Amino acid sequence: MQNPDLTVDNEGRPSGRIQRANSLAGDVYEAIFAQLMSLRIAPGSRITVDNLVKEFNVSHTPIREALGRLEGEGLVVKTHLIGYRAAPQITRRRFDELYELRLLLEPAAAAKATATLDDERLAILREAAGVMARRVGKDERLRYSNFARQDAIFHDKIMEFAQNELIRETLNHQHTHFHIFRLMYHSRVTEEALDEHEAILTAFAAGDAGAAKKAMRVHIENSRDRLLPAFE
Amino acid sequence: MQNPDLTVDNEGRPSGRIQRANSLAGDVYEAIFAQLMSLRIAPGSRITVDNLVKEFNVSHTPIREALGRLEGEGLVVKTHLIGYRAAPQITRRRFDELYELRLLLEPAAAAKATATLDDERLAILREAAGVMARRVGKDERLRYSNFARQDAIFHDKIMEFAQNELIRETLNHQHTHFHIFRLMYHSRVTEEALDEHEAILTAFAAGDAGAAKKAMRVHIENSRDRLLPAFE
DNA sequence: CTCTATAAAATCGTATAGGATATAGTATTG
DNA sequence: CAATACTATATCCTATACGATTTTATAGAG
Repeated sequence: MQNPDLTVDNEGRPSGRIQRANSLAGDVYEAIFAQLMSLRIAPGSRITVDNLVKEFNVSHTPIREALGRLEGEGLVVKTHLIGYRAAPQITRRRFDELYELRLLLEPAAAAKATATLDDERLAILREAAGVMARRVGKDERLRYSNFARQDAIFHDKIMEFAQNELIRETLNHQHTHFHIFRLMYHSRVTEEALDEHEAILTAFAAGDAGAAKKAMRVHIENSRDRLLPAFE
Repeated sequence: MQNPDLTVDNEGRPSGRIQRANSLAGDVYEAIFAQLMSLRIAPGSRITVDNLVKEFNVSHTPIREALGRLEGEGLVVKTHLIGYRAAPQITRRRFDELYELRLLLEPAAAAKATATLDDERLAILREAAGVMARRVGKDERLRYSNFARQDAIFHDKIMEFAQNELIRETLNHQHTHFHIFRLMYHSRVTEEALDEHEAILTAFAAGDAGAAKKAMRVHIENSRDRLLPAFE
């Protein structure tokens, strides 16, 4: 029987073994989640328990538990006696629905966040927006990856300052699906977003909630329009 | 030994094909979900796998998978080497956040739904609102139960007509937690809500999106204020 | 009596084997 | 060539043993 506590690696698999600091089921969940987010498991593709057993070198039990959790989060779907599949790619319809949701929540959050901003928080937002401006690396793929992550942080920080964890969690949850979509279509997050972020920051700095709300709305609408060609 | 509840046979064929409608894990999920929603499992209470094994007469595997799924949906929480617990009762903070979310989404949905209403749909909404008016039964508890369920249907129907499944799913998901809260505090849904529903219907019938939006906002605000005393 | 330390019990996590069932592909037969 | 039967594969479910950790109980020291 394989004991994960032992650090001896008999096969030397590159996919890596899993440390057992937390529960194994939790670690397996993280590992599958990461593979979904990095497209190592493509949307719609099958996910067999046995493959994961071999890859992670753990038993069925924690894998099933982890897959159940991912099912509950909507990231995988299960068909009885067929097995698990990664959730299908986002549809155009779903895309529109997501942006409708964002437009309802994020501008309002920007307005609400305005009142809570002090110098420290403003600096945090500037930092998040500023990091994006630094064009790190020449690799297009990598640059997008950094940019997208930072964009997500920028938006999430605003949600944090808006002081509604429920809405924040809701958007973060949706973002996982959205992230996969962006990766699939190699959709660049163009540098136009930088100016829009700047406009939001300006409104924040001025303490103008109405302007922040409007700037956020414009930003999200533009973001939607930038990504829309991916559906053609 | 086997769970006898599952074998629903379809007209004795000689071959005797017994098909299982859905997976055991799925059935276990439904069963636990129902117990959570009916408060047979109280918020915050422990959920031991072994107890479920005895109660449902199934093995660990499907139970763990079902619990994982419930964890993914946020209905149970897991602590490593401690076990599963039902999600804790909603806090005052969370309650406020939920109503903030509803106020952002549902009035807008009411406005959007207005444009899609025809006679048939209007009749459906009237029916949903009308059923509540019929004071079915004398049992206070039962009456509340029927009322609450119908109220949920009324709101959900409006979301359906607003044609944004993502937002609809989001609110439905939150509603599960909310439902538990209402049951916990025995908070009556008073008949005041009936007038407010009537106002929404009137706006719908008039095709007045603005009025529908406003009526929905007022209704949700009042709903919040009616439930607020539960936190004292 | 209180506090601490050790031991026992309960609970959870993991691993493994194996039986039952459904799907898919292949082979056989009419 | 078409229809049926069979095999292989994959999945689901069950059962059980054992390890790991927390909780509880008990005993002893201050």
